[in-house]
Amino acid sequence: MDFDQVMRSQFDSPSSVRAQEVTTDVRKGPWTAEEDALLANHVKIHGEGRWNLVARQAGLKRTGKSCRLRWLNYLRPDLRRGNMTLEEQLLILELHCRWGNRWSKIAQYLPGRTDNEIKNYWRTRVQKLAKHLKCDVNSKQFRDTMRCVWMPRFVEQIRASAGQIRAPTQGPSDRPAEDLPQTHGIRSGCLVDDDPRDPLPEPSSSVSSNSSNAQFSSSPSPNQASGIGSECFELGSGDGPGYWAGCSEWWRPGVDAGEQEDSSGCLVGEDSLESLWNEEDAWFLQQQLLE
DNA sequence: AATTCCGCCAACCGCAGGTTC
DNA sequence: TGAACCTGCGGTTGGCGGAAT
Repeated sequence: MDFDQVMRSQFDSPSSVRAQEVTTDVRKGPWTAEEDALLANHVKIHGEGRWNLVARQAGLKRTGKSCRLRWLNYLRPDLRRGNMTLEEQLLILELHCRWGNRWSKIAQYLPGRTDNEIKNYWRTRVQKLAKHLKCDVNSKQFRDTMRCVWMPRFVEQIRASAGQIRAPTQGPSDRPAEDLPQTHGIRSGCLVDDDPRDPLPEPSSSVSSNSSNAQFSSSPSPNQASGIGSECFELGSGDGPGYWAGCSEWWRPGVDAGEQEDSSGCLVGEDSLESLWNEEDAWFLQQQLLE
């Protein structure tokens, strides 16, 4: 029985609605333009969902899973293409601190970006840096470096690129939450969780709860009281040690990361995580390890 | 110019949880 | 109620292209 016969027999029978995926003659590997057109056209007419049915009805010799993945990661019209912006990179760092490897959750806060894309970004860029620093990407030291060194630099670069450079004379702990960059999912320093069934969890357990660098202070918002899940994280304000506590001494607000070439030879000034790396990070990590 | 190395990314795989019959 | 099926998620891998030798 060839593929089409299998399809027809499954489609025509009453039990076909839940027919198993056909394992014979299933195409794998890169998608062709014809396949893309078939899938896109079918979804355009019939909408998303029921991917096994989509695969059959569209005449694709692909599994439903493969169709879904292709649509979500490549064909969806609202996808964003190109390099991650500074805001997006900052947001990924922030959200990963909170949720760990929950890529789909993180992707919800980056419209147009897929979980796969974010996952790849993390693995290729962030884990590379962790390797460079000779530490585990999930270690407290690495997370603290992210929070206290790279993320402030991101904020600074975002400000600089927005033409809002103002020579800081104080540590970031003095900065109001309102001064944060406006990124997707962040409103006035608040990370809004629109899903009431899945409130923002506590930061990953790999970051010790008694860390002096405890990063996010969460407080219920009015929305939460009304049943709409929402939490705020505040940088350098609110109760407790605050986000930047213990970090300011490592912070070099006068260093303009947008202009220089660092001592490690990395060109600085590109919109990337790598551009924020310098020897200070290694020093910071060393201090963390000595604690 | 040829070969090797390496980074990036698209796509696959296995699993878990949800849904339907 | 349990089996079959579907969907979504996170981890992994293979291929491609550019850089390095």
